[in-house]
Amino acid sequence: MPELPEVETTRRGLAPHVAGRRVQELIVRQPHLRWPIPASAEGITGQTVSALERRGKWLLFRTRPGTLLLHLGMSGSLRVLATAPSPKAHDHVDLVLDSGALVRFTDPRRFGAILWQPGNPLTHPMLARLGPEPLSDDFTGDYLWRRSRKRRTPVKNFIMDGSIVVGVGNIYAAEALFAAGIHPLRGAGRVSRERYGILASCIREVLQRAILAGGTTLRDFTVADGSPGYFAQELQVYGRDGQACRICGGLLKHRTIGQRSTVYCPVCQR
DNA sequence: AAAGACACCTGTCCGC
DNA sequence: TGCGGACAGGTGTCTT
Repeated sequence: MPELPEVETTRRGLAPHVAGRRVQELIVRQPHLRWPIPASAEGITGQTVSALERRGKWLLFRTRPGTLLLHLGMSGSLRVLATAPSPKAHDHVDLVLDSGALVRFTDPRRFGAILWQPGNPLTHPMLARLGPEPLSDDFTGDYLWRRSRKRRTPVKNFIMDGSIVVGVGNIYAAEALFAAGIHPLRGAGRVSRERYGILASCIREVLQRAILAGGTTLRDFTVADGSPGYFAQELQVYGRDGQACRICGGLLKHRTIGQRSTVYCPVCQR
C-alpha cells in the first residue's frame, strides 16, 4: 500500500500520540508477518517512545534501549484508537500506551514487518544499505547520474531501487517520470546529467505534494485518524491506462516493467 | 556486479 | 450466483 508519502502521513498522524508516551504492553495476535516478530521486540514494553521517525518506508519507534522498526508492506496500516474495539481479522498487533490509547497494526497480506534493533537503528541490516532520503540535500540529479553510469536497467526500476533512493514506489515512480518527461523504459545509463537534475526535482516535488495531500488513497489507506488521502485525484498517469494524457491529449499506454504495472505517455515521455 | 524471476499473503474485481 | 484467474501501493533472495 504505502510509499514514502503514505508512511510520512502515518508518522505525522501518530507522532503526537506516541512521542513521550510509555508503552505498557505489546499485544501480538499474529506474529507471522514477512518475518516472525522477534521476541526481542518485547523490549519496547515499559519504555518511553522518545520520537517517531521515518527512514525510507520504515517507521522508527525510538526508545532509550532500542528501536521498534515497523514496515507497512503492501497492505499495512496503523491507526490510533482512543479505546480498544475488539480486533478484526487482520488486526495483528496493538501497542498499548500509558495514555490509554493504542496503536493498532492491520495488514491483510502480511508483507509488513516489525523488528527490533538495540542501539543505533540505522545499523539494522534492513536499513544499513538504504540510499539517501529523496527530500534531503544529498539527493541530487548529479547523484542519480553518477550512480546510473553503465546501468542498463530501465530508469523506472532504477529509481525504485531502495539502495539508490528510498521511498519511491510504483505510483510515484510513474508520476515523477511523467512529470520529468522521461520514458520509463529508457536505460538508466542513457539519461543525461541534465535530465537527471530534472528527474530529481520531479521526484521531490511529487512526493512533497503527495505528503501535503495526505497521501494517495486507492483502496483502504487512511490518515491516522481514518480520513482518506487526497493525492489520488492529482495522479496524472497511475491507474489512467487508456485515458487521455493531460498534456498532449493522446492515449496513455500500459506496460509491465520489472513485473510492475506502468502507465506513461509515449508522446510526452522520451 | 547487475538484471530478472520468484517468493511471501489475502482481498477484490472481472469475465464466463 | 459461483468460480477461476489476474491484479494490487514492497522488497529480500535466488538464479542467471
